[in-house]
Amino acid sequence: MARAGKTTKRRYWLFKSEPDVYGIDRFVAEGRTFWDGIRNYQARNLLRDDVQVGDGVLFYHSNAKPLAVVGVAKVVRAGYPDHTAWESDSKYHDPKSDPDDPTWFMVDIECVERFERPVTREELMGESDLSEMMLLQRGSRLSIQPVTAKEWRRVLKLGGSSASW
DNA sequence: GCCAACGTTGGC
DNA sequence: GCCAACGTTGGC
Repeated sequence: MARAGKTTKRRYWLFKSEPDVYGIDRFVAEGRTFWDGIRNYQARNLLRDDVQVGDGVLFYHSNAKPLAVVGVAKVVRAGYPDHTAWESDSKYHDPKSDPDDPTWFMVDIECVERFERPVTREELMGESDLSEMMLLQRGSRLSIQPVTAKEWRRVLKLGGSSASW
């Protein structure tokens, strides 16, 4: 169907979170959250420019036992300024971020499901189909990562996902 | 707790 | 603009 404006294909992402800071339990309980505290320019660029409403998100526990993708979320609000940069009591406080030209951005995501069974990093590494996955590359530290459609489907399948996408 | 791999900062 | 020092991330 022809429409004014561009239609963007849905993309997929992986967001890392340390469960001690913000884990899947809290996400499930709250249902929705804003993804604040990203203080890396590469990740910022993705949040500001590329992550769109309707995109799918793999929720990954980093610095955890076990390391695993633990659930699925969807983006419900695209990039907007991360206001925690201007909160002096926030651990993400960054007074250098100019309110008229914000340095840091965040998005809102909504919980879709927690996997029946976490898909562990070990399990991911055993999947030859996923050997190219950014998460599994040596030295990969980016906390907001693109995921291909093929990787997305594979991980959801491993997690026993019932989500319809 | 270790340390590899980055990213940032700041002197020059 | 270079680069050494330092800080952080995050798997192991």
